[in-house]
Amino acid sequence: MPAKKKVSKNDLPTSAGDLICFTIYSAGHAFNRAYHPMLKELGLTYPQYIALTVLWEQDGLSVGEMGEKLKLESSTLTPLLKRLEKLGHVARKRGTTDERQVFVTLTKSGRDLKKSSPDITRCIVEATGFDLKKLDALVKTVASLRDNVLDTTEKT
Amino acid sequence: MPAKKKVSKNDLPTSAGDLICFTIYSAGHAFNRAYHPMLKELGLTYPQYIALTVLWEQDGLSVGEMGEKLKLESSTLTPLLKRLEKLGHVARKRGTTDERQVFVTLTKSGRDLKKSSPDITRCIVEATGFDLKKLDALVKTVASLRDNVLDTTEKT
DNA sequence: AAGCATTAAATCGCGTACGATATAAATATC
DNA sequence: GATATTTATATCGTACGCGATTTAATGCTT
Repeated sequence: MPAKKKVSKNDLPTSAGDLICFTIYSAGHAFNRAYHPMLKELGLTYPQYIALTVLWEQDGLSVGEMGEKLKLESSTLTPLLKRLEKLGHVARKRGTTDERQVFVTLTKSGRDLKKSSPDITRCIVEATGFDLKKLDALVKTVASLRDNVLDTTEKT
Repeated sequence: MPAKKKVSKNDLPTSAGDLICFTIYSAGHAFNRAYHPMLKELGLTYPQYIALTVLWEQDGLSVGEMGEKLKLESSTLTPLLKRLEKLGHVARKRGTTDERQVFVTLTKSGRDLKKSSPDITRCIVEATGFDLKKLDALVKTVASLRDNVLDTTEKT
């Protein structure tokens, strides 16, 4: 028998394709590209759209609360929200009791964009080729993976 | 019984947390952050490291071939490779038979970096909290999801 | 061989994404 | 109640990542 290397499930992955980090990384880009043409019509970028989905679910969050949900830093979120404000989709208002906080609320224009989301989601779900049940399970798995990784990365 | 909305597995997800795109998106950032401190010691960024893993597997690829493996455009890859060249980890050489192509080869310094990768991979695998078997299955699932999405996005 | 389309990288402009730092407000400590 | 510490955003510098465009080389057609 030739000296072909046997790769068992117990070996650490070495090639890029076998690394979970790379797979997630490239899958992220794939979704970005899939959303792009649809979001272009709305004049939105992919991260802007994701930020809006959070506000559609719960309006009036502070920048920090949004960052927690989106797992983004204020250095990313502040400029993004300023662009959404310039586009007229959100308003940014300093808190009154605590003037350090900035609260983000949807404008009518921002709320109206929500109407497009079911079509977009449907289109993406279809592109995945997975059924809703399988997607739902995958979301739970990847979310737990992500949260585990975030926990060990925590800056306490 | 109150009019609480029932959500079945057949409903389209609406909240950010339930969208596969967002989950993948945030998981990508989580990995980026987890790798950051280790890669910092090597003077590498996360995308640079991923590009190197491809070259460790197969050296001497063209920019286009690397882009295909990494699912990145030349507009992303060219500047990244120039930085890796400036760091002394790769060399970029125009092809002789076809002068449009640029081939990327590892230098000794670039090859040496590979020695650090098992430790890094081990550390990341541990951070996921998943065993290798589960990770392997997840990689396959996410890769197929990604490829499905890329197929429908293809620019033919 | 000349002209035209195709291809591979590179360049450009814009928008993330981060860590490090700054600013300013709130809170804790003395 | 003045000072120190912490906290919430914002700013800055660097590096992606993409689509659109450019440049230069190759291939195709006649």
